[in-house]
Amino acid sequence: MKIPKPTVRRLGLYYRCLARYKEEGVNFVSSQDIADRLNIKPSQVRKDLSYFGEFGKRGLGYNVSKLISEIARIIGVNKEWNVAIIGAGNLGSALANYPGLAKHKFNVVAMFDNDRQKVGKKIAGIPVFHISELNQKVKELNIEMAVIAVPESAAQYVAELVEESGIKGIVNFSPIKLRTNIPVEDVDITLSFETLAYMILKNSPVNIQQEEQV
Amino acid sequence: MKIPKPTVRRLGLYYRCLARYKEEGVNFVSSQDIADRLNIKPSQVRKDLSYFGEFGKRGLGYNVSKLISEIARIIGVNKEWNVAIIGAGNLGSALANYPGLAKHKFNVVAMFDNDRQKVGKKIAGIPVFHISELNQKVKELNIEMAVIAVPESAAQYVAELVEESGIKGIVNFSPIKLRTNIPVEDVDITLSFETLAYMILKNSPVNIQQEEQV
DNA sequence: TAGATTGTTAATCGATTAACAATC
DNA sequence: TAGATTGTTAATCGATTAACAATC
Repeated sequence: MKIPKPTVRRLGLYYRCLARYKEEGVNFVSSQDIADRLNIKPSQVRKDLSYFGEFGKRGLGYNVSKLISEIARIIGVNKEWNVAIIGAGNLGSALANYPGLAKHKFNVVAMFDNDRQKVGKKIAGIPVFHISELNQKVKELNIEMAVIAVPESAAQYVAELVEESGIKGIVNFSPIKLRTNIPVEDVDITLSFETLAYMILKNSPVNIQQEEQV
Repeated sequence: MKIPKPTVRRLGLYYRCLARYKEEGVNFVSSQDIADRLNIKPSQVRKDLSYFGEFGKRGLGYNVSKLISEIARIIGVNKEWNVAIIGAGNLGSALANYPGLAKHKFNVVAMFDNDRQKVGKKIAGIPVFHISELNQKVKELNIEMAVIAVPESAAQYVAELVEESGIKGIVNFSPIKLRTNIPVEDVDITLSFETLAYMILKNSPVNIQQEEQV
């Protein structure tokens, strides 16, 4: 069955939402409960879950602990992932320093750069290797995901190296569309700022963009 | 007229794509040219642009420079934006150090935290103020956007402070859905890793999740 | 049993794409 | 004029939501 992309993303939201309920000592929740916290419709929650099985009890709702472990299995949160960051510049270093990743079992085990100055150093305790060592280290350290945090001009080339190395997926922070045969998730920070800028302008009373006014 | 959200986001992509064409010395491009680089359909490009006006010439395509400035006007890239980062922890500091923002005229002019240890210091040259000074500094420095980079537990409260301060929009890096009356753009890094994890698992030959197999 | 809530179908909504007349 | 490409309409596709029978 074809799973909608937004459903997969929401699964992650459900997971966190349920984790919070668990912390609060709640044992059973309804689709309505979850939907309220996430500002969506309860039928959306039920529909999303129904792609993967029947996890609830009619009249009762969902067992929080059980649903957490089901979702964890589905989105692969019950396993640890070894991650390489390609590009030891500002953004790459920032991600290496970001504890949110390790917290969710995405372990950054290596960084790669083509700058010999950086190779051999450590950033946030993570060793920086030369990009030519990629293939070897991927096998040695069992790396499954790559973060691409290199300049736009190098991104496509790096993506090809990553794919050849046997890495299985990419989180792409560069602002271009990568052409690969492995899954890519784009995180485009600047684009988010630009989208916000548009929304602010659209909201503002003095508005030159006549066309969009309702 | 109602503009689809994905259209607004693609406008930013068009802008960058056109900037590249301009650098390459290209004066006219067709919707096909743009679509090819972004891996989308040419009719999508034309449809998106048509929400805002008629920018092309039949038989010829679009004048690159002209279209760049039209899109810049629409998405507010032709103006500078003053930005505050709330939360001077790992993520906040990383964003302060990230030159990609200033490059796109999003100027981080202040950071805020509730930790008195951090207040008065500078991070990447940007002064850190106590959160209680928010209202005053927003006026003083003409801040229009806030980045929320505080822990989940504080995010909703901070969002309310931000809204009251007169800031017009939020880029939210915390993993919760904020309830505000101003526009919010969510950047959920962990969710992107989780979505990638799902896609890798789905692709892999040994797959316990029978339901999703085609 | 009565009340609650699921899982699922069908209806609706929104976004993408194909097709083509208009026109440079 | 002939060829190319736009702007726009209509068709298609995909995702969300409402509704409700099933059932705890």
